[in-house]
Amino acid sequence: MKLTKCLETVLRAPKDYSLDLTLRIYNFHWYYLGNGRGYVFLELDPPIVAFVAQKGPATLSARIYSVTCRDIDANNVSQQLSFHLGPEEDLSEFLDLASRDPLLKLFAKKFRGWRLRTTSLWWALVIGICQQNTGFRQGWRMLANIIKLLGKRVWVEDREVPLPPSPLELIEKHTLLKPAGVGYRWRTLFEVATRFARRELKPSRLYSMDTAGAEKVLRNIRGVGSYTARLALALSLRKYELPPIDRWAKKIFSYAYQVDENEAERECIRRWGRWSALAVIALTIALDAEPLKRALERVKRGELLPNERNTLSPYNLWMWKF
DNA sequence: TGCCAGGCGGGGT
DNA sequence: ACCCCGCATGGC
Repeated sequence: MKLTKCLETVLRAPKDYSLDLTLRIYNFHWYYLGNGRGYVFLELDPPIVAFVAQKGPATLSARIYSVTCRDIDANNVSQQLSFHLGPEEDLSEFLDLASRDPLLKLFAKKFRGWRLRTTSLWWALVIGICQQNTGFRQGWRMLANIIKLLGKRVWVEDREVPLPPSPLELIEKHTLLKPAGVGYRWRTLFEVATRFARRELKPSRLYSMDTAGAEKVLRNIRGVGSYTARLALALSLRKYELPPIDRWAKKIFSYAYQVDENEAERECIRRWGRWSALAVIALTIALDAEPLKRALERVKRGELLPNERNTLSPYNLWMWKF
């Protein structure tokens, strides 16, 4: 499917904002092109895709592509793109806390320009489900497989960009979930897709709720627990008040903050407040999402910045050919 | 080969 | 409010 250019727009950003870091972290090579350039999808069905590039220290340029330009609302699309890229999010309080934190003090310095790149609630839930009871490598392989096996490819200028399946597409092609290696998670993915297809899950409605209320709504879905719900709320709506604590984060917080494991979540919230989930995500970046034992050893050695070597990690996932 | 992992739900106590 | 188990898959 070939997309046509509908719109060019410019986004303002703080002068230390880094589109390069924002696009690079936790991304596949077909979306991050290097040198502060890349693609962001705004809609899946029908597809709307943005090509973005850093123009100057405070300026991002964007081109919006779609099948037909008739339904494109310039204001709407610009706002949506800006929300995804986060230039309007003021992280000074988070960075201030991070600079005095035993785990994230180095991260705070090096990743000052980074913003969490959000995605749709739908895709954020898929990402969360694919992290359940598995390691970083296997989880992201599942996501790559889902995109390649169940999604579709669109042409943007001279490049073919693979897109994740929409909920309807996932339902249509659900027999390919097993070949994608998601195991028993296929049932949860199917269930989530069904809720979206029936329009029972409205991102705008969740956005207007507080984090605990939104978490409760998502947990009504069988297979979506506290971790997945909170991660999805952070990755799609920038709701950070409640941290997605898994065994990994629990152990690392409990070690670094010197608290009992069942106090780890409370301590995280006590220290990070409304930035709790962002802190957890930043921690996975800082420690390269290494398996628990090795992550703990890195904390002990004070190796609190991502590895520049080509290991599979949030920082250089984009270099990986799955 | 046979564990076991960035979760979850269902079953027990 | 706990504890414990099974679950698909792939890595070691």
